[in-house]
Amino acid sequence: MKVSTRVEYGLVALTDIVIHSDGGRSVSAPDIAQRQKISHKYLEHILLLLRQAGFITAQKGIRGGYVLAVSPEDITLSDVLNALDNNILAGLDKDEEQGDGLRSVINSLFWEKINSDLSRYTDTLKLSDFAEQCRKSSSGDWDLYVI
Amino acid sequence: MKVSTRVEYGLVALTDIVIHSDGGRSVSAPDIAQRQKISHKYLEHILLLLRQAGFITAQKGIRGGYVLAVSPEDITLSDVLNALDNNILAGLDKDEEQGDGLRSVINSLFWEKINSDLSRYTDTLKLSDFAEQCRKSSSGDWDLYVI
DNA sequence: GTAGTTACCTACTATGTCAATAGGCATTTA
DNA sequence: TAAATGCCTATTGACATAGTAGGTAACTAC
Repeated sequence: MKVSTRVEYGLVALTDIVIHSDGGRSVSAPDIAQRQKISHKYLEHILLLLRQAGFITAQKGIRGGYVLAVSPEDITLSDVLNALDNNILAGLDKDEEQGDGLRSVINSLFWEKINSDLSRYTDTLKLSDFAEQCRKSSSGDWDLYVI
Repeated sequence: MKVSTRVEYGLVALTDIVIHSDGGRSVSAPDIAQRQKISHKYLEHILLLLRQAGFITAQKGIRGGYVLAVSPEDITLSDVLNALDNNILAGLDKDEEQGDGLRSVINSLFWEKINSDLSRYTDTLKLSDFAEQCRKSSSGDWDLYVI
């Protein structure tokens, strides 16, 4: 019941790419790592997963880096969680032969509302929301980077 | 982002105690373990935590077992989660010196609604709700045990 | 064409938690 | 007194997380 740094870093990396890829420029992993104070090598793993999930495309070479493959409005928090988190929403899987049924009843009641609430939230929140929020929170600071 | 069996078993055990302690009789760990198909030894650990949290009191000896220490209406799901889960609602702890602030902004946005929604739910749901739901779901079956 | 930069991939490790298992001690009651 | 039960500590295997390390492939500026 906690969010891994993998998810956090992935979200941060995607948002960083959105914010700093003005004009279609690709954003390099070293740059992201330095800006966000994330281990470069670890970040590479996460970017690999994000690329395999189809969120970003990569370009090798001296001016290479990452660019969004789809619009920020089309990437939901659910998408990112599914791509980076192994056991997200791991509700009850097999409710066969569980004593007198107490366990399955409790699991149902427990997950019933949490699942629907959480899903509605993560399905609604988009990468564009994160980017917008970040722009608002620190107005103008990123103009230094976006030349 | 999943619920451990510790929490699940703990919730099941508490509910089992509520349902089977009719007339103030104590419910033994072996009985719970057998009914709910939980490892007896593992269940002991969980019952220990529940006792230390003040939810139940124990009685040793040949007719010993566990009894609720407080009313089922006074034990919320949040209470149980806090007692049995190590990292429940492990939001952002230290947001000092996080690059250009992107991480803290994203963390805030991420947890903002999840925390409030989840807390409202887990604070509201009570042990009595679980017990009632279990009684409803299997009407009369437990009369076999509650003599 | 070459050098430097970057992404790509695989392997490895350290740490921590989970989910049990095991065994012995303490206590209470039939 | 014996059986049943709770109490407590230690140990273990499996697994995920959070990295670290090193080499290979591709691209581009010069």
